[in-house]
Amino acid sequence: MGETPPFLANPETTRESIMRATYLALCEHGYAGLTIQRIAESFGKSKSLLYHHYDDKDELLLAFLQFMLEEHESSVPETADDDPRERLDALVDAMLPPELSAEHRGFTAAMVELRAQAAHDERYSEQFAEHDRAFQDHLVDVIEDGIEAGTFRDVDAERVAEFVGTTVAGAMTRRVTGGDDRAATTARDALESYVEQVLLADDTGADT
Amino acid sequence: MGETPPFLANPETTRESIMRATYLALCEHGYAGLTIQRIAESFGKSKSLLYHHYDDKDELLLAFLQFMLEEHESSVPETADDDPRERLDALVDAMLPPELSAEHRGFTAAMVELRAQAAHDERYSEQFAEHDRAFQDHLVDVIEDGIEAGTFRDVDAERVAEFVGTTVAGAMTRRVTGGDDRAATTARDALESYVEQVLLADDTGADT
DNA sequence: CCATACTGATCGAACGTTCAGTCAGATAGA
DNA sequence: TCTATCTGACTGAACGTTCGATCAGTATGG
Repeated sequence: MGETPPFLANPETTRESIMRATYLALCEHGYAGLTIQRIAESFGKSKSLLYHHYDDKDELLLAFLQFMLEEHESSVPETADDDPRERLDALVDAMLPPELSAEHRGFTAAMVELRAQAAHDERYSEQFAEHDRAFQDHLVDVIEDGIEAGTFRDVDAERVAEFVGTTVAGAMTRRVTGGDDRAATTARDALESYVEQVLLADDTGADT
Repeated sequence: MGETPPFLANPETTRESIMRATYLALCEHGYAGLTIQRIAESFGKSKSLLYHHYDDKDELLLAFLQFMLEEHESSVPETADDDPRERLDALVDAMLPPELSAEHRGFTAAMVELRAQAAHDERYSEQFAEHDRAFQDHLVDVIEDGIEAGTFRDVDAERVAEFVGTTVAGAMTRRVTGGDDRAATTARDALESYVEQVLLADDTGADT
């Protein structure tokens, strides 16, 4: 649980250090146990300093959520000239890596916990709505490109993208809140067969 | 946010009243704002009384989670002699009702928030693993019945069930943590088309 | 010398929890 | 039937702790 995602491995500014400390504290203690004191301990500085950089805990946590979503968004691959099906797989992999390292488990758990706050905090839900929208736009792009290229059938790209996004969200949640990690691998396999049978244009190779 | 699901509308025992109060407090204040004081206020009795019935907050909340999952599980329809496809739809509807009433929104939000706790509390994740397993068993039953009846193709029922369950989980999460309710309706539509194109045996009527 | 980074002491509020004690009703011995 | 005993539901005041937040003041680099 001590590993750090690459995007905050080498913080350069003080604020980035605080974001990193917040992340570590969140992974270790969970959202319910996320206190200023514990963030300060991960930070290695006094908690007063946190108030020097942020007005209050609320602002810090909101900034942290925004930081996490932006960094995650920027980790989405931007391959424009590949096979549409491979590009689709790459997008799914970005959210749902096939093997769940301790590092990525911590990240996903943090995201799931933050997302749950959106149920009662409109500012959180706005952030996640925006994030979901951005990811879905990427999916739509890939699917529409695939349709134009003739690789995919002429489906409603918007609807398919929302479906894929929803399944990915479910797999992210389940893989850190259920007993084991089956959900994610099954979701990836199932999405693949879904793509094969619903999305792919011709030469159906359904073997299962 | 003041509505109550039918299964705890008329509490008969004191403990049921406490479960109801806990539910109402959770809906109103969220998990982060769920205090003994607020449960007592919804309860209409003193908070000391809560400690008369439960050792501590932890035990109360764990009992509440178990209560919620059991009641939810018992709300799953048990129709044995219908069309497999309709039975499948009924199962999905039980978790993901087509129109999200204020009552059901509160319930779903509560479930999503509780589930997020499982990321850092093994006791929670065990409960949810059990709950997911039970729901998935229902799905497997229906799918296997459908295969035997010749309505469905000879798919891997276990895998399809896990896929459907994961998508449902994602839709539940998204519909209360994103801006709008599109996720749920899209998921239902997409599951339907998935069933049509992947599960259904013959006479494919793909029109979209 | 001035701004920025930073600290330790400290505060009031809110939290979970405890406890002594009240009250209504059931039980039962004389 | 009167009275003593017991029980379980219930309360209000209080405890110790922890939280977020404040502030006066120190160090430090330009």
